[in-house]
Amino acid sequence: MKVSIKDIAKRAEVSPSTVSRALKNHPRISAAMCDRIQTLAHEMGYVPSEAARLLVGQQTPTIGVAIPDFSDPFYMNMLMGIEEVAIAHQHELFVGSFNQDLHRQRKLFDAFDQKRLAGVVVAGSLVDAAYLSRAQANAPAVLVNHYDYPHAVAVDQKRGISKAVNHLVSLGHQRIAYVSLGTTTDSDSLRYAGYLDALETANLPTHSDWVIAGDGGLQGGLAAADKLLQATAVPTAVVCYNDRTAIGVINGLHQHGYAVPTDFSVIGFDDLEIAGYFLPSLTTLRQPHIHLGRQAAEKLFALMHGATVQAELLEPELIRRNSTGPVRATMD
Amino acid sequence: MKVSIKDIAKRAEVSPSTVSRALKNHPRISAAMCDRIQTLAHEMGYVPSEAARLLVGQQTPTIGVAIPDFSDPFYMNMLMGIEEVAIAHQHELFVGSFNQDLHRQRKLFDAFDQKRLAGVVVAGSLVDAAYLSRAQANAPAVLVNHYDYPHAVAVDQKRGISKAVNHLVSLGHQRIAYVSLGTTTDSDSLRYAGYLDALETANLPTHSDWVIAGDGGLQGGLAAADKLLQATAVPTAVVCYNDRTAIGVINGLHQHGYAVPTDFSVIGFDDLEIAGYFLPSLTTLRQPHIHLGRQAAEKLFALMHGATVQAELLEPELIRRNSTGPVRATMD
DNA sequence: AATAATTGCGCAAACGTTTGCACAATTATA
DNA sequence: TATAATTGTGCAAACGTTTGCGCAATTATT
Repeated sequence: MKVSIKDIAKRAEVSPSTVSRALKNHPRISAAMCDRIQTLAHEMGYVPSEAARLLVGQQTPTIGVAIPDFSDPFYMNMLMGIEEVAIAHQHELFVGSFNQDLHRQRKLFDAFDQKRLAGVVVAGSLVDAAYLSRAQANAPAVLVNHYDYPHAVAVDQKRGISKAVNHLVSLGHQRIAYVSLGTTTDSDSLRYAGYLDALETANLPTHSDWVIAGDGGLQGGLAAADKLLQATAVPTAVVCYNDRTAIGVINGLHQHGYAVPTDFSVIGFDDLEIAGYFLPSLTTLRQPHIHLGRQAAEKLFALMHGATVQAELLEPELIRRNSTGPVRATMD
Repeated sequence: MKVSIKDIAKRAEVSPSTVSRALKNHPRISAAMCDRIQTLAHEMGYVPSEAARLLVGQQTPTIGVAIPDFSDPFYMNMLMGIEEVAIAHQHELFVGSFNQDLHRQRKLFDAFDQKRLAGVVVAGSLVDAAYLSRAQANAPAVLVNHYDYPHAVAVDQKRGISKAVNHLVSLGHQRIAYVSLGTTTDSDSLRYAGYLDALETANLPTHSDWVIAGDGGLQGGLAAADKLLQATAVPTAVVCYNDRTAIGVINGLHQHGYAVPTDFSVIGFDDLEIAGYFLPSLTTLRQPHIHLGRQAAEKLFALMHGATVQAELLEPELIRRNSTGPVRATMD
């Protein structure tokens, strides 16, 4: 069995309270005693029980993070940002994914709750906010890229996609498609709204063949390319829900013998690291992933310390690379 | 404050023990009582305290996972495999990264220990196994892609790289370079050994200019391409520590006006999802990521249930795609 | 109708830690 | 030299659960 403070107390012939205090250099314990206890504790391989500490009213030095999916690099980058500031605050991360499944998400929130975590950050726009605020009634929470919550940090996704469309318009494109996330979430709705808005502002036509459901991943992008090429009027440019979708689309077009940006312009969203290394490199909207994570974590710690924070909306930046270019003369 | 079992007991005018039992449908509690307590508990928003449970000798339904880095998709895929079986066993994941820093890793192991986790899986070849086994004396641990440990699941990395070299040899390549991880870990040593072995078996020359330090990521691959092109005798093929490095290399070569596989053959390791979607698609050695994670987790749960397990060595499979081809006629 | 088994519930201890309070011994102040 | 302040340590309660044991009331067995 694990060695406890009592075991040390017995060996040292002092009371448990003295041991407890000596271990944390309590001012009322003599330096000699502190030394003696600490080396003894180390010898005996003592490891404090976080559970016992938690029970007497302390906080777990742990914050929970809920992400939709381990396979999306965007969230991983965000995680790195969160982890960075968590470590700076001497906290650990408890990470769980819920795979766009609200049931799983609730389970996760329950786990957070049972563990009495110090705080929680939830990523993604699919979140059962009601459940969250009920469960985490006394642990603060910060949401990333979700809007219906008091504490959030998000990028302006609608504006981002509008920028993408405007960029394509400025290159002369008139038939512009959108490949969506495929599941109905705020993120997708907002981006789609940005697409429609910009099109309307530019007085450009929409077409039901031009909005295709992807799946947020490479496979979905690939499949979307097939459908795009079967449209009654084939578009010349496509803006994608995210970079991974864009890469899938480019690959799909390539399989049909088309080149980007010669034959089609394709634009992504996220600016994943791979976006700069893909061939062609991806024009995209940069989400400041790591910054987003850092901001969320900073806000969370502020909340945990009783401060009040306000939501923050960041503007994504258009990164021009080689997947977009002027519209080709004509399409037969 | 959080509502406790005692609060429920008071409201229901029964003893805490009855509440505790009623909540888990103890056979000696009447069905009526169970119902009454359970609905009451739900109304009052009761959430059991894991800490208290842990204290009375139960296990945390949580396993710890230590990974080198959130930015490497390989580990993320592995995580998904682990998570899959963890959920099946009603356990949650506590994930931490240590960024190839042994000090951070120890901190992480300490955290695992303080939380009295049920078990631990550690990914990557850089692990302080001594520290781990001391700390986790009574919690079982499984290692992924590490060899000096009783319980491990790994792919044969040396054999994998040898396969890569053999493939290139069969295509007629004679000057074959290796881009390493850059930091000295078992994984890198093994892959490098596989490279040397295969070269020797094939009676091919080595050259100090042909082994270049990368960083395991895209940036390192890009930089490596520059150095490769400056070699006294420029190689015709390059085998890379992993897929991300390979993508970086291809991109670097591209920036210098060279095409793959026309001018150079490049081969990766991992078979990340992106490997099939990159242009050109990557020839690589498949590590069965998800399977690896699943296996590790299965072994861990077996250990937790007192079974004995043995280490497992999987053979990576060569996936031929479009980043390798026959050696070009001549290099000027 | 007496005994045995079963059913339903409460008591109290235990898990490992922290912390307010008390108390003795030492040292500083008047 | 008496009193006050300081220093070093121990007692015991508390945190929220679980669980072995005991006991009464009910039901089943002869």
